[in-house]
Amino acid sequence: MDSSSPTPPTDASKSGRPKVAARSTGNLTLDDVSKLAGVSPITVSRALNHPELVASETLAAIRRVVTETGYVPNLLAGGLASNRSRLVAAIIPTLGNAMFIDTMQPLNDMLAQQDYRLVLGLSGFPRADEDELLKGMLSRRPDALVLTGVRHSSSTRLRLRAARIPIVEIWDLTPEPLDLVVGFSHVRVGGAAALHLYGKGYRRFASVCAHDERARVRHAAFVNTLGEHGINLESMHEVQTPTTVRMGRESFARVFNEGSRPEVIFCSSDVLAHGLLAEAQSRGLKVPDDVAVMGFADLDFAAYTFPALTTVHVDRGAIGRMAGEMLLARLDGKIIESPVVDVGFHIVDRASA
Amino acid sequence: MDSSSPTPPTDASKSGRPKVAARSTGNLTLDDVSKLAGVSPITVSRALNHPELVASETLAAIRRVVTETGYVPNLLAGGLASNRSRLVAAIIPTLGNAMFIDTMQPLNDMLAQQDYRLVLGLSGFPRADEDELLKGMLSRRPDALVLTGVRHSSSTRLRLRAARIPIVEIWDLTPEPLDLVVGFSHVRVGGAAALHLYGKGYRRFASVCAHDERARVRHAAFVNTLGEHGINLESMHEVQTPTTVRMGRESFARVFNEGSRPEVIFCSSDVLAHGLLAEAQSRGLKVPDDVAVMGFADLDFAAYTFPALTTVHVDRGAIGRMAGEMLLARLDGKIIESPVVDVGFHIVDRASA
DNA sequence: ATGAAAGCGCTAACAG
DNA sequence: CTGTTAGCGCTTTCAT
Repeated sequence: MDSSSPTPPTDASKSGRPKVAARSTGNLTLDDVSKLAGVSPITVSRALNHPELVASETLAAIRRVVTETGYVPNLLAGGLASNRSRLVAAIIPTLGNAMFIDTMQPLNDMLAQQDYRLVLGLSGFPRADEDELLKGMLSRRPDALVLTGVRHSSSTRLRLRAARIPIVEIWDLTPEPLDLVVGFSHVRVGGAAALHLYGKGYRRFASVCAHDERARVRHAAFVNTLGEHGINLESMHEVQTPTTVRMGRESFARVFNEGSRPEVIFCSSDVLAHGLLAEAQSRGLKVPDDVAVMGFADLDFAAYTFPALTTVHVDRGAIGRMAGEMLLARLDGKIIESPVVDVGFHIVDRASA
Repeated sequence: MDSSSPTPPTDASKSGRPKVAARSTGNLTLDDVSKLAGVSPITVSRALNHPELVASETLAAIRRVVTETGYVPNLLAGGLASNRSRLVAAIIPTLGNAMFIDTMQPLNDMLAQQDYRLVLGLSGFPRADEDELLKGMLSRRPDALVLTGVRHSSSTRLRLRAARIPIVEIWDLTPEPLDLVVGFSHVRVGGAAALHLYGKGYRRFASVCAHDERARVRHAAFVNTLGEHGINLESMHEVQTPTTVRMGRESFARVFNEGSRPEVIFCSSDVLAHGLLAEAQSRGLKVPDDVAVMGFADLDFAAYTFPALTTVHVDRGAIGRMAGEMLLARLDGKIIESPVVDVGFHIVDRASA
């Protein structure tokens, strides 16, 4: 016992004084700031989060201390206490695909304006256990979720429902939304592409499709629609993701080297299409006269390199903005009248323009 | 006082029983699991985080409960208690640039394997207050930081030092590293590019440079090196970021429409270079005979579209992997012998190959 | 406009 | 191998 203490011995039989040393993080805490400012911790908290509730003098004093000390609030603690993390988790297949990036950038920007931070989870293309990834994200207690696609395992759906937070599924549509949806119909894209090309008079078709869920849906619809007109593809190739221009060139070579001579080749992305066009050109073929190519997404680099490329325009930025808008509204407690948004698409055929 | 209590009155003068209702989150807690499994909470915690310390029977029982209930741990709470968030914050300029993406993907994958999650912070290109962004990220208490570039304001440097966590600066080199560095010298890239082109006999130069810190360093070095050989650029243009192929085309037009007839145009990225090549081609010019173009990064789509493109190869994936490796080592308490890694670069000139 | 008390859900430290 | 205790840093509720 520390008998040097000037205070009389207190009731030491009560379960006791700290046996455990405090594990300080070395970081400044809100308590430190409050002492320096001569107010209680809760007042500092208010100064930071609801400055309008604090007298301007107090506010100024606190802000001075915060600036001078370089205090940075601990949002792990804040989130735990308030049950709001100000985190939005987004699960996308990969960073290697400009399409998803183009959606995430505006989403990120909108959320950031309201002090929400976007955390990306990359599922990998053959969806490496979406459920595990989701669990990992949920353990961070995000305030909302963004999911790519509308197909989820039953355990994933359970987990999502249990999370009881706003969810937006993007890049697809579904009759059974979990909550919010912003996308378009890949079935209709495939059908529309087939009809467009058929309408231009093409009768000999080939396709190159990425190993990707939505790409396959588009291609299946493409094949079906052609089938309704009594046409079968002359050649079909599937390539790994993420796709590259190089793979596009190789695919073209494969189609031609196997002897197929399609009038038009339908690709699951502009990246592939661009590669096919580059290869066609280097073989001295004329596009679209000798062979036409159709892509998907209407990416800048393809459109500005080979204007003869026919493609499907999708407003990827709009998907991100709509998703962000709806999420923020939900997080703000607002009611959303139409939780399912079809952003649509349209076919761009600059060759015939 | 609650006199209906069957227990004898306790020392009610002590500060008192709970006046505040518990604010349950609705989520299952570790406590719930521990009760269902008939063990103490800490045992559940161990079963989840250090299974080797738990008897296999107990472990099995706990795991059964976890699976059946769909329990998801709360990492906000865990992080607060353990002072480890398992978060790595990375600040990059934008998602719109394939170069940074190519670095982030492998970094993300490496970290994910060790259960660290990458949180991206987008600084925007004219670096919209790096300090604010950093503060926002630090408030999440990441276990490590990844920064793009080596130039930081003094307040930012202070904050970084105060954070006392591993930091890796990427995409550049510096004589004054904060901690770890993985990059290459943009000054040397600019110089090497100039010498390479000069060595091929070119004497009339133009440049198109993105409004970007590192791009400008490369160009300044390019200009300086040419200057040492008594050469001034005939034409210089700067374009906004993120750069697009379209902007490349427009830049080419601008150079030629102003009357300049350079033999070679040095661009700050392959995206721009690609655009220039597309425009040159559509004007019927021969590359590299009528006009040569040099890019930067060696992106797939450019290399496989216009093989005549001279460029600077940078192993972007290696930057991400090295950064991830070093960070993980640091987080694992290991000593790192050489904290500054120069991944280098080399000039690729497929035209003359 | 400010404060006191309690506790969010978890893990570190120590004890057995 | 398992449990007890305390507390991470913040915000909530209620009181003044």
